[in-house]
Order: sequence, then C-alpha cells, then structure tokens
Amino acid sequence: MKLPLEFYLRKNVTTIAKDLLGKILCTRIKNATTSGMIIETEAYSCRERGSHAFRGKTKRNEVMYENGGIAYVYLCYGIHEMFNVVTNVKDKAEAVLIRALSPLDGTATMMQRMNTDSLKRITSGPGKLTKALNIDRSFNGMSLSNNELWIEDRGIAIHTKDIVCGPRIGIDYAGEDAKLPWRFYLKEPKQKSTII
DNA sequence: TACGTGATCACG
DNA sequence: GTGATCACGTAA
Repeated sequence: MKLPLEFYLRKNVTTIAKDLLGKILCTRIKNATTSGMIIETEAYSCRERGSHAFRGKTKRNEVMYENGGIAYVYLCYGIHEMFNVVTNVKDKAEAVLIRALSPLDGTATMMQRMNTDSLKRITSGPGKLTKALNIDRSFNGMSLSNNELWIEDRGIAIHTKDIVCGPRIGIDYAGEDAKLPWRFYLKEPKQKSTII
C-alpha cells in the first residue's frame, strides 16, 4: 500500500528519515517496474547548513518549499542524479535523501540499466539507485503517489535498535552542522533477515 | 587517492 | 558573465 500524504507532511524530518527505512521505493517506466527497500537515508532541513535550502529559495531547491510528498531531484557533481523526498508542509523546506536500496522487483532491468551482473552494485549509493530505477530530473516536483513513482509499505517492521545513525556524507562545508547524526541506515545482519 | 563532469549560485 | 564549488562513482 502506498504511503499516505500524512506520512510526508509530518514536521520532524529526522523521524520521517527513520520511518522511511524498510519502505519500498518503486518506479514504473514503460511497463517496467523496478523497486528496492530503502536501507539508508539522510535528513536535511533549511535550519542547518547542510541543506540546499539553508540560504533560502532558489530555482533548484524551490520544490523543497512545497507541501511534502513530492520528489526533489537534482544533478550532483555534473554526473549523478540525486533523489530526495520532500517533507513537512508548504514553506517548511525539509527533505530526506535516499542513499541506498536493497533491490526487490525488476532486478534484471536494473542490472541492465547499470550494465553490471552484480546485484550488490546496482542500488548501493544515491547516484546509482536513481540510474537503476531510471529516476532523473524530469521527476523533480513529481507526486510520490502516482503510477510512475511512489513509495509503499509492505509491512516490513524495523526496530529502533536495528537503526544506526551517524553524521551525513560529503557535507564537510557545513561546519558544525556536518556533525549532526542525521544519517540513518540498517544494521547489516538484520537487513538480510528482513528481506523475505 | 585522483579526477571526471556540468549545473548552480554568489559574486560583480 | 565568471569561477569555485558540489548531498558521487570509478578506477587504480
């Protein structure tokens, strides 16, 4: 079942980042469905220096200011498309970066898109999972409850004790805010046993 | 460990 | 207009 809009409209972005672990990110492109379980996320808020929205609204980050439940997709390092989930209500600019998935549906399609035979390599990074699911900047601002792009709950329960948190990756420029423990991921052993 | 790659944004 | 910078991935 697709996540309801209320899931995304909540005000605590770190809570949403944790709650997204174990949920399923899916795309359906030209009859090909691909998906994976979310196993790593990072929270971003306009209140801290790590966020694109820290300095206010720009053409790139404007969708972060919309109501939650839509996608924020941008190009990083000139090569990689990055997928974020916009959260909170209009004008409260917050988002959750999806950093890694555990592949579920359409693995053959994803491996073909990634030009590899290795399951482990297709969705193990923020730039890779977008390519595997065929997400690009044309998805920017798109609702997460339509038939092309959505996140669903398949009843996989994640315990707090199985969630590891730590500082976010690649934001050294954010000064003290780079130390915020706003990166969340699943412990390895549990991650395997929850995939059935 | 180095570097490709191009959009973005804070400057003029 | 320009230039430094960047929420990464890969090869080595």
